[in-house]
Amino acid sequence: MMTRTGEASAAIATGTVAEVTRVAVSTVIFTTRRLEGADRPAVVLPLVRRTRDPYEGLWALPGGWLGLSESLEEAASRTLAETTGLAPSYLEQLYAFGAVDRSPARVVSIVYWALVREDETRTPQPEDPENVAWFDAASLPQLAFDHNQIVDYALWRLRNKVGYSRIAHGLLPDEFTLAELREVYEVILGRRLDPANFRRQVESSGTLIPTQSFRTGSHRPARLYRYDRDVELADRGPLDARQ
Amino acid sequence: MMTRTGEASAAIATGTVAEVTRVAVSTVIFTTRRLEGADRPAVVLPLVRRTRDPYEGLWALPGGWLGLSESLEEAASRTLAETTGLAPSYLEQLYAFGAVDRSPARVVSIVYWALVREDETRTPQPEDPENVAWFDAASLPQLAFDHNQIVDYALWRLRNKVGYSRIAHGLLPDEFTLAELREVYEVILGRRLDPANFRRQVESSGTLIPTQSFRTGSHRPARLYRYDRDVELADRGPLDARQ
DNA sequence: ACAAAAGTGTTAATGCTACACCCATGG
DNA sequence: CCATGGGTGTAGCATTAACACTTTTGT
Repeated sequence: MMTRTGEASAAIATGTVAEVTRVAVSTVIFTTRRLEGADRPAVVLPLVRRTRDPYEGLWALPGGWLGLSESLEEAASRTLAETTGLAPSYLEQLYAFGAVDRSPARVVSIVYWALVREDETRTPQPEDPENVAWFDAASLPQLAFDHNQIVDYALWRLRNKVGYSRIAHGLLPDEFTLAELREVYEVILGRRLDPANFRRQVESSGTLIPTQSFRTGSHRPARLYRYDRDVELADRGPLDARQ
Repeated sequence: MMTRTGEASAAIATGTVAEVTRVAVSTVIFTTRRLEGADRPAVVLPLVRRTRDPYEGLWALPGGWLGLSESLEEAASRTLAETTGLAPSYLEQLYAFGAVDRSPARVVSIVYWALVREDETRTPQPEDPENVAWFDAASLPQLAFDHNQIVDYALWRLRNKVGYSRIAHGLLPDEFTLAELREVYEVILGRRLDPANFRRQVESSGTLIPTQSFRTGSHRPARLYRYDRDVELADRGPLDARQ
């Protein structure tokens, strides 16, 4: 499901296999971007227009069938690369959806969510640019299947995880000011944070490395920081630290 | 995989289908129990002895193939009932495992974890009592497939969730004393908790309803409490509150 | 009376929040 | 020199942890 291949597809069409459960992998891909006319950046995600039967014409999460020789995570990375041309800075399994009536054929969808860096989302072109577009996560149209719910859950997970991990780094370039880091937090959480307290919290976490460079702008220059690359952005699940 | 049906099974044997990815559902089922000779209860889980090819003879998580007309959660409940004869007091999706080399045939396993109440684990008999046994979660033998890792992750999730939800109730009968509730927390977390502070924390959460009954024992009687049934034990994922 | 668990009170330490304040730069 | 964001200091408040203390029962 949730792919350009179509849901009620191959297995039944051939006629050899009466009914099988197929496995699909989809990915909710987040980045931040300054939309035209807005002073603050927004959380945006790419969607793919469906060109086949169920929900034809509606927008859906990028995804595809699980290949026989690729792991779930590899399948997620692959469809992510096909739609954005990028490698994710963070990739984590979200949930497996398997309700019987999700789709005309029986499909179990393993959904991942990912972060890509804003500065990387410009250059590469997707394989099929016509049917790929980026949407503001806060104001999505009606999506195919149960994808609105899935995006809501991914956003909930992102907001949750930003509170107890360094995951916000996945949306920033190598070097950044504390104000830029704080802006990412603010956009994800949907509220303003006290600059003074934010600085202390993030400094005391010990994962920030100050550089000797400064971002010079309209006012007092701000020190640039980078993250300690030896520390993982967040706990990604059972296959991560625990293995 | 992880079932009495065997992993490298049906699809290939028939010869009609060259290669398909099959979907299995397994469940890590926790309860507490006072093992003989121990003063404090332990976290235990049921395992099923494999009677077929991959890992024959080893213990594995109860599970089975996903039926065409059942949801993932229904499949988990079904295999749970087949091995324990019980309905779970709590059931949540844990993770989807899909590495290519997990099993000889290509299998994606959706794993759930569940809590059942201690007082309910005595009466019913499993369908195949010979090949079902309960093990102390703290000292498991080598299990089939990657099931040791999976149990470790489920234990991590249980410990984590006990800190911010009322999930411990899933291991207790309707009425219980604060000492009994605290003992559940202590066994899961593996450390002693201050009775005075525990009482205040749990009382201030507002989910405990004091009854007029008292548990009379060797010393001062302790008031019995029950949980507010209108409040969910914990957030179970995207299909729960969010839908 | 005494042991032991039930239950209450108190205090120190910690962390978070709000906000006053100084610093450095471009215009 | 002033507006603005960078950066520091500090006091109030809530939460937590440690532990002394009182209450109530069975023996």
